[in-house]
This record gives sequence, structure tokens and C-alpha cells, in this order.
Amino acid sequence: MVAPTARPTVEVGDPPPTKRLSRERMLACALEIIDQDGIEKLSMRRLARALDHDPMSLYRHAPNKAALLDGVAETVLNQLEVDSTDPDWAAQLRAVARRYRRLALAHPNVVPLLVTRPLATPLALRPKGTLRPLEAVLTLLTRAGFTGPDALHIYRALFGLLHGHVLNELQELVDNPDETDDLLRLGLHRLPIGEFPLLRSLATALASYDGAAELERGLDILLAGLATPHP
Amino acid sequence: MVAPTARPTVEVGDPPPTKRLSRERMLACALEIIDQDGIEKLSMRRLARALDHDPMSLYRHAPNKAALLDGVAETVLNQLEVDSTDPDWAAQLRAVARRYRRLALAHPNVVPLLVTRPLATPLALRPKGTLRPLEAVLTLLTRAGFTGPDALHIYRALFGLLHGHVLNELQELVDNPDETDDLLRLGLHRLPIGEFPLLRSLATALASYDGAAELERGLDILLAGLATPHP
DNA sequence: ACACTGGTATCTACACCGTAGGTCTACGAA
DNA sequence: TTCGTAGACCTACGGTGTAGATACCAGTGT
Repeated sequence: MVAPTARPTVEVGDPPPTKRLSRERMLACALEIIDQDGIEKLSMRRLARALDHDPMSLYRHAPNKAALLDGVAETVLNQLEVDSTDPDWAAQLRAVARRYRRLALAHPNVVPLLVTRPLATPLALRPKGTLRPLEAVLTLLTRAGFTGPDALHIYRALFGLLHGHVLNELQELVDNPDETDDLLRLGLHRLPIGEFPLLRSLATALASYDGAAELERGLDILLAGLATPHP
Repeated sequence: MVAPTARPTVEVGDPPPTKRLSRERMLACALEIIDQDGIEKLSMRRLARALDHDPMSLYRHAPNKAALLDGVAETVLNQLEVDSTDPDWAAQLRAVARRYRRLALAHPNVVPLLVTRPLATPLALRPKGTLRPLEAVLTLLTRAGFTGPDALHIYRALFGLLHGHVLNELQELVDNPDETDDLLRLGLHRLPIGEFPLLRSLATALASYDGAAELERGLDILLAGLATPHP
């Protein structure tokens, strides 16, 4: 028992040991965990452990876990650049689409959040970062001469296409990448042969999916279709 | 202490009190819960309670909760009719699309499962009910003269469109349905006015979204686009 | 110098979750 | 009768999100 009265200001480890928790740091760390292990492995406790803080401190920067997930989706979506001053609106939409695809492929585990979270929140209550791309596309299109409703229509068509495409592309994950035979690589040999003959016969076609080309073709069709008669 | 030796065959309540649990009953009940309260409110314990059984009995019919969710998605998707003998393939695709939309609107809370679960499972390991519509569309299209890869391509385009559209349409939920003013009804008055001027100005356009018409237009564009040059 | 105050970090606790493992019961076959 | 087996039930474990109490600490008024 040495100097029982001495109570130095710092004792057993600075309470905010690494750094002073901020919303950005928290969301960045959450994104990292999700990228590595998927959404369902992200828990408040694990996130706090990764940040070297008490779990409850997280609630200072997000009212609950759902809001935290919204925040993660927001940080990813905020990396989507939209140049609303581009005079060639169609080219800019193409560029946005390509960037969106790149983002989705960079964070495949976040895609369920991107497509699903908006279903849970009425539009006006969504995190502002989520609405920014929408507003940006709207200004791009109205500057190009479209009316408001038409711009909205085109925005919806574009992101419908994007969501659909990204979901398609991310499904093309491979069962056993080391296998050389497409049928085995995709695990299709497990299918009851009498029941799914066509599906089984398309092994090589399935294996040679080209996401980038597929998206370009979708954009071709969409942009051509938008040029034809008004809704 | 009366007759300590007496041990009647039925004691405190028939152990399977309501009925003899089956996979169908289990999935139907799970679907009901999800329809009412959403996915995150479905727990094994609550499902068991609703079925008047022990939670652990559920594991006799599904190896784990993820499989149960897959089963729910499967039961919904199995209600999607595809007539692969229809000689007019385009008309049949339209019909499938409309039925899919109707299904999604009937079970909006299941849609996250429909679009998300496939991301977690390689194609060949998915529940067979999930692959049935795929095989059916493929036979429809090959009977119509398309090659296998082309049929696959069209299938992907169709379901990309459908997923995108359904996600779009289900976002259009309204914040406060009693309000007459569109701006208030959508809660758009809460947006910082300087930041989202266009979005705010589109309140009435947002409020008058017509999902059925939008889908038809998407189908028009898609089917027209498929008629033009080959990939 | 002191007491007080208000915000922040931490701790404890609660109700619930998914599910591994063991036990009890009922029933068809030998 | 005995046995094997399949199904239902129970208990228990480690985890979850988060409400609420508590501990701390800077800043301010006196």
C-alpha cells in the first residue's frame, strides 16, 4: 500500500484510449467490419470493441442500430459523384451508373443496405446524404431542359436499372472457384437433372457473365427507350 | 398424494396441442408474422409461440433461421405462375411481370428477402422453389426459338427490371396519409429548403406515382430494346 | 476556495435472441 | 415383450440491443 491518498489524474488507461470517438470514425469502422464479415456480424458490442470504447458510447452518435446502418449506407452513397453541370446529361448518367456499379462491387456486403434501408424510412426522413444524389441528378436533368416530373421519372428508371443490375451481378458468385469445369464450379451438378435441364445446360453461359458489358447494354436500352414517346 | 402409481397417457395438455407441426404450416405462419410485423420481428421463439410448440421443434423442419427465411421467400416465389407453353413469349413475360408485382405488393415485407437472400447463397444451393421460375422462363424462351444464352440474358434483364421496379415502388410509402397537402403528406417540409429545392418542388409528382403504369413503360422499353441488335 | 451544474463516459441490468445438447414420450417392428 | 427411433420438450450458454443509474470532470458563480 503506497501513498493511499495519491490518485493521479490518469489511472488504468485513458478512458477514450485511442482517440476521441467521432461519428465519422464510428461509421468508417462499421463499414470496415461489414466489408469484412457482412452485416449480421456487425453488433454494437463488436463495433465498440473495435473502436476501443464502451458499447454505450456509440449511442451518443447514433440513436439506435438502425440509424447506424443508415449511416453506413449514407457514407457509401456519399462517395457517388454526380456532376450536375455536365452539359451532356446522357453521358453523365452513364458515368454515374458506372461509378455506382464500382461502389457496389467495392462494398458488396453493403448492397443489401443500399437497396433495403429506403424501404423502411419515408423519403423525407432519410439521411440527407442519401438524398444528395437524387437532388443532383434532378438538377442535372432540369438544366438539360427536362421538366421536373420527367427528371424524376428518369431518375427512377436509372436507379431501378442500377439496383436490378447490381443485385443480378452480385448473385453471380461462384461456389467453388478452384474447379475448372463450369458445371462443378457453380455447383450445378447438385441439381436434380430431370428438373432443371436448361439451367444445368447453361453452366458456361452462367460462368462467363460480364457485369460491365451487361450494364452498358442496359444503359443503351434505357437511354434509347427514354428518347421515344413521352409517358 | 392420490394414486402415485397412476400415470395416465395424456397429462397436462396434448404435447402437440393444436396440430402436428409441418413445414408448410411453419412457413405459412412465419409468412403471416412477417406480413404483419416485418422480418426483424420474426424470431424462432415467437414463431414457436404462434404455432403453440416448443421453439426447438422448429429445427426439425429447418436447419437454422436463415434456411427458414429462405423457405419463406420460396413459398412466396412459388406462387409466381409461369406458363412456359405460351406461344407469345413477350406477352407471357409481361404477364409474369405483372404477377410478380402483385405478389410483391401483397407481401411488401418479404421483398427484402426476395432481393437479398440470393446474394447469400450460390445459385445451385438455393431452394428449388426459387429456381423453378428461372427454369420455367428459360423453357418458355427456348421454345420460342431463343438460344440458351439469349434466354438467360432475357431472364436476367426481366428480373433486374422487376427487382428495380419493385424496390422503387415500395419506397413510395407515405409519411402521413391523412394530410391533404402533398408536401406535408410526404414530410418534405422537413427538408432544409436551401439544400433540396428540386426535391421539395416535386411533392405532387412524387405523390402521384403510378406503379402499374411505370412497370408497363419499363416493360415496353425492355421488350423493344431486346428486339434491336444482338449482344 | 468551494459548491454546483450539466454534459459525457461507463457500468449494470433486463429481456430477448439463436441454437447445442440432453431427456422424455409414443409408437412401429421384431 | 423388447427395442429402436423419431419427435417433442427442457435447460442452458453465450450473445444481442438498449434503458437507466452511476461516476467523472470541466466550467461557472459565489
